[in-house]
Amino acid sequence: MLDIKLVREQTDKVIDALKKRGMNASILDEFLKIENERRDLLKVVEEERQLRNRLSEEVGKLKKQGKDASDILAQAKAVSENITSKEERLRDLDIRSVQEILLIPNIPHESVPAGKDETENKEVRRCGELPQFSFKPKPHDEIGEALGILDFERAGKIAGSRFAIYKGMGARLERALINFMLDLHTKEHGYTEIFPPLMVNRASMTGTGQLPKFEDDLFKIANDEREFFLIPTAEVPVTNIHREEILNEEDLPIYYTAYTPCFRREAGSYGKDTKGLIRQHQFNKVELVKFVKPEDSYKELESLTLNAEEVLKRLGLPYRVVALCTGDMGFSSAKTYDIEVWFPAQEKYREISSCSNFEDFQARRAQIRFKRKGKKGTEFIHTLNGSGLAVGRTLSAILENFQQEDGSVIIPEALRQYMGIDRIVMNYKL
RNA sequence: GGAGGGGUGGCUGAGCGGUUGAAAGCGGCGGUCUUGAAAACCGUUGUAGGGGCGACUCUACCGGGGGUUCGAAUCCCUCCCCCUCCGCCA
Repeated sequence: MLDIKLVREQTDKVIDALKKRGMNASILDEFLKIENERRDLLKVVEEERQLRNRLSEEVGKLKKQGKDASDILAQAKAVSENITSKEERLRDLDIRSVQEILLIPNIPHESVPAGKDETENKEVRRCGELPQFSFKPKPHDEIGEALGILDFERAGKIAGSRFAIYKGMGARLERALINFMLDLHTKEHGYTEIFPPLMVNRASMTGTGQLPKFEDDLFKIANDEREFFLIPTAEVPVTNIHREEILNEEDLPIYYTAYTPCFRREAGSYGKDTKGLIRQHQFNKVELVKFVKPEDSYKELESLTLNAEEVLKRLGLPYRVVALCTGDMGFSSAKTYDIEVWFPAQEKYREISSCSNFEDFQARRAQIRFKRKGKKGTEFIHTLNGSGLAVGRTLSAILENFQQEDGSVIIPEALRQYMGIDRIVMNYKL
């Protein structure tokens, strides 16, 4: 969430940011109305509490001395009764004020290109050579089904649409990619491996910004009086590791990486990517999460993005990096780079990673602070995260980019130690 | 699922309903002493919001949320979490 002080004192700046995101700035009006009333009332309530505390203290003293206190007691009672209704009103305003500010998105960083949608994103760089084919390259789902390593048909039977079965070398390839990515990030990039809970509570979802606004995108566990949500990304449990904590300056930066399955309802995407692994209700992802000092966060965003890109470099997959424009960025993000990998059959770059700096937006929601050495008070840390990478999409990209005319697929060098083979062929026997 | 016990400041741990934002110890920070260090001694040491140039001051916070009361860390209700025993179970 945004700094309430900032919203109040630099309202124009916030309105400008909302407009750049293509939003109606009127959501601010309601917040400011409630917040102003809340502050006015808080002032009154605090003054009356002070009076009440003084009187109560007096009662205590008199009683201790064995004197009669009924006079002051009556006064105190009157004051106290007067406060009660105001406190009720204040509680209500507190709740509504928070409800409103939780719906306001983050302010884009000044370096973010202005734009209304994905057509106005800015390409930052391209890496790798596009593969040349002497035949018409097939889409990954056709390759996978033909090789007997992917089965969408039966996945539909046992779960529904947007699920997949990985089989044989397909399953092994998925597992190889997970291990390859985790090894790279832990051994060479300095991240600590985490395996977190896959279901989380409402507070965690609110901390990273999925709730309250995007509940429709989440799977929720219903047959339990407790409330659990399936994680849509490891960002949620991993960022919340330090929720409501005050870290020491010397603990920062903290780098975590986590492999988890991710679960998304994909509500409203009915026509999109209905075939293949691109858009699934359940998919695997290796996530990178950073907790850093505010002054370092943009430098850290660059290095995090490079850490994710390194996976594609080593796999030999061509990709490009784009800076999302203001209109295409996620709710909580201040700046986002998408990494897009080349899919030959579609002749398109498609998102395989999204790397964001949230600045203090999540830290403020989740109350993640740090203390500078020798300084009084605390500051909010900055959080970042990025996919490093989406595993299913990486597998798809490998199938498409390294497919051969005979239907087999060459395994990238970097994966061979994990796969034990250098090529997936038809009817491969385990 | 059944029966008990407990959640207090960075940690350990006190706390008759009335100067308790909270004893004490440890840790941390500053100082004295020392060639240096240790030990010892002295001082200091929570978070958030509001007011004041400032010294400072007010309000809230003892797992979360309600309630009783002039007054709640202390009493009541409720939820959450942790521990022990029994049962069940990967």
